[in-house]
Amino acid sequence: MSSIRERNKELILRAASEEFADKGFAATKTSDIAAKAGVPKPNVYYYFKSKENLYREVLESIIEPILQASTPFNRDGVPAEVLSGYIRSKIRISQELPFASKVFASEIMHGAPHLTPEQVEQLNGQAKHNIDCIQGWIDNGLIAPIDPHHLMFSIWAATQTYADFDWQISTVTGKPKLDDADYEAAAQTIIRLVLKGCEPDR
Amino acid sequence: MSSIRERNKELILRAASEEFADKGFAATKTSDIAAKAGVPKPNVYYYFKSKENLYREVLESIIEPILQASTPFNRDGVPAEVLSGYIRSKIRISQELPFASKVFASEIMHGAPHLTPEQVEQLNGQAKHNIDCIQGWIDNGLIAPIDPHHLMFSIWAATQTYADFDWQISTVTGKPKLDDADYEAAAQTIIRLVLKGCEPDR
DNA sequence: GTCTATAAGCCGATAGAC
DNA sequence: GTCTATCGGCTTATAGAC
Repeated sequence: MSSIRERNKELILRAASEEFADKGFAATKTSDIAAKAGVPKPNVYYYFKSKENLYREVLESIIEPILQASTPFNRDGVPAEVLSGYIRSKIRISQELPFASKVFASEIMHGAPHLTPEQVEQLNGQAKHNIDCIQGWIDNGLIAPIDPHHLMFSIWAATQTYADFDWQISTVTGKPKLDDADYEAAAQTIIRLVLKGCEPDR
Repeated sequence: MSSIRERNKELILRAASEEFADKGFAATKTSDIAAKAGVPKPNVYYYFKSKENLYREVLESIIEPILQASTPFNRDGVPAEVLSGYIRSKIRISQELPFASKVFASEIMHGAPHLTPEQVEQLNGQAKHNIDCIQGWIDNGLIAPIDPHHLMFSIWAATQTYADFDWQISTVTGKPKLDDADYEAAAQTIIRLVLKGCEPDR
């Protein structure tokens, strides 16, 4: 019944994520969000109360997928499979949720001023779990004694860069937009670097 | 003689790079820059004419070091040495120029709206040169046939992440600030991933 | 060259008619 | 629930005294 409400909220959220991704929180005007969503500006406030609130909802929409991507991580998994699966999930997020990914990156870059302590704790806990898992593999001699923190940082950076720095990637490759094959090549390259780097030395 | 002028410009520039890195262009107030630099706000305008101008000068200060980092790249170099040297240079930039690095990253993330076409051309030309160089190594069988574009993107992302996402790195490692040994470990981890990844398959 | 005091304009937010 | 019309605050930028 309230399909108009749901539809309008959805339109505004989508427009907001694009605008926030494109310009950043401070530089984004609610009037532009309203224009892009095709609704009058006061409706944005009617549905979301404030610009900051709307921003937080965009942020929230990306946290669940990010946490979800870590599910393959557990000590009993096969390292090569866990790492490959994780890298593919992260690349998929960059491909399928490019705007929210960028908003999240920008938020992190500026010290996460809008994340709740609970969200920070959740993300941080997840990261620590993944790193512990990698350390476990090292202790069991399943992979080379590579620094697990720096390995995680490299994986995050290499996968997120396809959303965060899409302008640079378009400029260098000459392609306005990457296609499925490009994302597949990206995933394979990162997987190769990580798996070869984790192979125990002979 | 004009040492006061030079000194004030330097103080303002340093304060500006920290503020812009911390908050982004739009969210940064010139009054905060002035306060951090210890000068009255009109002096900021006296020396730099406008907020945007000041921002552009911060941006400009990082472009030279970034271009400089690519000098090791040439077809006749030994791949392992060129790549190691490049990764170390990029990590050093993140360590020594963290604020300007972050400002640059933010600028790229939002589509480089403040870079001049000449700057874009310079950076892009440099990138293409590096990628051609890697392709040459592949053609000569010196390294494995890894996708050179994606390899560059991974190297950029993995090295820049130490400046761009320092908050995340501090949060996960539990260290407010990384020390020399941490940056060394980061460089070694990335070098290992890249060199092992580039080794021809047996 | 330096700084106080102020102008000018933009944007988030809302009152109130429909 | 929707939208027009407007307010109020905040920030860039400068006029003008020193």
